[in-house]
Formats: sequence, C-alpha cells, structure tokens
Amino acid sequence: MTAEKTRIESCSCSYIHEEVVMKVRETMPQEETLYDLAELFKVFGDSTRIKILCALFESEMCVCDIAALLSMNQSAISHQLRVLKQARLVKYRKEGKVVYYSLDDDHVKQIFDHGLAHVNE
Amino acid sequence: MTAEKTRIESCSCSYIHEEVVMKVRETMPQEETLYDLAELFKVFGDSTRIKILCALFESEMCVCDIAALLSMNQSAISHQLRVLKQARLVKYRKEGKVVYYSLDDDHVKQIFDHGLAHVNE
DNA sequence: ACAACATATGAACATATATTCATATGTTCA
DNA sequence: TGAACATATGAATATATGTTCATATGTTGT
Repeated sequence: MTAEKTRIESCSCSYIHEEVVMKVRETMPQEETLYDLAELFKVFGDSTRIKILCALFESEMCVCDIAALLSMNQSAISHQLRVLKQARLVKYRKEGKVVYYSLDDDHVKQIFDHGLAHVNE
Repeated sequence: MTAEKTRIESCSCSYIHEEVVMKVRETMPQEETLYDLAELFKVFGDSTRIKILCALFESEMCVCDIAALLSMNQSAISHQLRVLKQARLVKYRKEGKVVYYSLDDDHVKQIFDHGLAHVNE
C-alpha cells in the first residue's frame, strides 16, 4: 500500500493512499444505485414500519388491525403503509371498505433476519 | 378469518379481526428488539454511510481516503464513522496519526446484498 | 339518497439528523 | 519543545421525517 504525496482539495488532507482510493472507486456501484439502496434502508429504519413488516410476516392485516395491534391511530398507520407501498415492500387488496395489506417482496424477511442476527450478537 | 365485533379505543375503528391481531401479537418479538433493529437499519439508511460501507467492502481505508473518495470534508466523514462504529458495523486500527477503518460484521454484506437485490428488481 | 364506516391525505408541528465550521486532541518529526 | 498533520468533537444550521388533527374519498346497507 503506497502512500502517494498528492494534495486533494476536496478534503483537508494532504497525503492519501491514492492507489487504494482509485481501486475502490472502480468497484463502487453507480451513485444512483447507492442512493436508492439508502432510501430502501431508510424505510426499514423506523420502528413503526419495522413493526408493521414484522406483523405482516405472520398474516395479512387491514389498516385497523395494525392500528389496534400497535396502539396507534389509523392515520399514522395509513401514512406509514403508504411509505412501505411506495418502497414496494407491501401490497394490498381491497374487499369492500376494508384494505388488506401483505408483504410484497421475498427479500424483506431476509433483510430483516440478517439485521436481527446483528442486533442479537 | 372471523370478524369479531369489538370496539378498540386505541384506534378509531369499530370492527377488527380480533383473532388475527391476537395471533400476530404473540409472534411479535420484544418491543426493544424491534426498536434496536430499526436503529440498525437507520444507520444503513443514509447514502453517505452506505457509500462508506460499500467502499470498505473492498479495502480498509483511512478517514482521509474516504473523504477524498466521496469528495466530502473530513469532519463529515468522521462524524459518520462514529455512527457506524457505535452500531458496531466498522472497527478501526491506529497507525501513528492515521486511523484505518474496516468492516466489523459478517452480516453487513448480506444485508447490503439483499437490499441491492430488491433495488435492482 | 343518506348514514355509517374504513381508509387516505394535506397541513401543521415537533423532533431527529446530516453537514459545516471552528477548534481540540494526539501523534510524528525536526 | 514546537510545527505539521490526521482525526475527533461540539455547536449551529438547514433539512427531513413521524405523528396528529381535520377532512376527503369511496363503499355498504337501509
């Protein structure tokens, strides 16, 4: 690992490991991909939404069921379901007035479980 | 799936599927576990931190390397590394003035990849 | 058509958080 | 010891976000 003597103006440092930076830069996915990935994890990063997803592992549920389960009002749940829906993590079916939500992705459980493995270490 | 007629005060709904709610309630992990899980995903839910983790998949790097790679100032990177360190996602070793960061968890790549699979669908 | 109801949505508010700036800490080398 | 440097950190600011409230939408049954 060679330490090249190069001044990089974007940071306040003078001596960086230029070879490492160049090598890593080549392996980085597209900016947009990483942005989307962060947006996805942001959706997982709220305890209300995590609880909703966790509940839906077990069974499809209507908005009111979820609100009762989590002791939260219907509006809050509805707003969060919209976020989950936009992230394509849940889908819904309508039956009269009632809207049933369920999971819409195989990866959700896997992401969830790997996260849990880290937390339980 | 029976629709019991029960008024639940915590939400504004009158008729919920009480059996479903009770069954799901039993399977839910502890409140604290789900909170910790959300906190973990919150750490993944920022594009700067995602980029840092992604870079560290390839090689350990010092703070200045990362700042140069991402064209961000040293302070911002240092703050974010602290968040990653607190979440036990990265570890560091010191060599003189230079601090080298690297990944500290086997799950990180798996969580990352499953997320990527969802994004690339 | 109307009442009752489940759900959705917009606005407002409070809180959380990412970045920047200034500066502190701790190491190396002369 | 002191200058140069890499990194860490506290305060400030701007922005993002979760929840609540009020209300809209759309469906069912009378």
